[in-house]
Amino acid sequence: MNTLCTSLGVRKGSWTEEEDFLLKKCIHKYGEGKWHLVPARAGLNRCRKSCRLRWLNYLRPHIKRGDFEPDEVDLILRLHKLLGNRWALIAGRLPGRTANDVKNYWNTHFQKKLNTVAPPPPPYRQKINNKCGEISKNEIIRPQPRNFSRAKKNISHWCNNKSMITNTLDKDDELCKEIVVNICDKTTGRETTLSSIDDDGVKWWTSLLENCNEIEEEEAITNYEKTPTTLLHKGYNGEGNSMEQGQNDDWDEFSVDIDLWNLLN
DNA sequence: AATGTACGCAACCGCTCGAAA
DNA sequence: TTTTCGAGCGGTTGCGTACAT
Repeated sequence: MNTLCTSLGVRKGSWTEEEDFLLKKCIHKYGEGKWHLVPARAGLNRCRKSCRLRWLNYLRPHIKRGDFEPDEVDLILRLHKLLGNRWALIAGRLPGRTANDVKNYWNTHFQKKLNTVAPPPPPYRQKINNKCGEISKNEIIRPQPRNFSRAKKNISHWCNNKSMITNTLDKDDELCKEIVVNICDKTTGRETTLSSIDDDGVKWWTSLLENCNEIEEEEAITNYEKTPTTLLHKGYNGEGNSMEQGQNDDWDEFSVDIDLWNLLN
């Protein structure tokens, strides 16, 4: 047993079955979130980060273990090409897989191969200078925090009243294309055109993907808090696959995932 | 059988971001 | 507007195990 402790007396190292049990019990009772309260609530002598990590990477229901399927590997490769080391985002597209799993898999199976070619700097930290240059290993589109600000909490309402009627993909340049989306307000009948490239040269749709995940997770977590056992059986794992389980129909018509898929193909 | 090495996974650390005060 | 704090993320480390010698 690992008995390493910090100066504050917080336990570190491998988790025991008893600790796992206490953490699970706590999450089932109070739901995910408020991690700073979890150690006290669960009666664990662990820091909140440790608790969060243990839950996300190991204890959460429906976490898929074992070898990655060939199609999962393919998706990882494609998404990594597009997003860089954004493991959380990549994992969000792989139901049941955690960011840590994906990262470990990548480091184990691909990192060494890449290093033999050229050691790339952390691509997601680099600014994209050219709007329409070819995307290379070092020119990764970094999703920017462009959320729907105040409207975020009412996003479902927004989605209910607006439908995306077209999205045009430029066939010439795969990754630097401008995506034009016409949004029609069902209530007024007014159409608004959004471009994928804004003033900063940032593709808003990439951050939109993040927003989708956040909202899915927020809603799922809220629901989870209300009826944990029901959702446990329904299969929510908080990893962005809640839609697969038939939840959150508001997003079914939202075609951003399709766009991403198109880009990857 | 014993020892050394490589590999994979779980966990920790430090940083950034965003929300709240 | 600034400061503080919690949450989340990616990089890195360390341990256990499998395999080779």
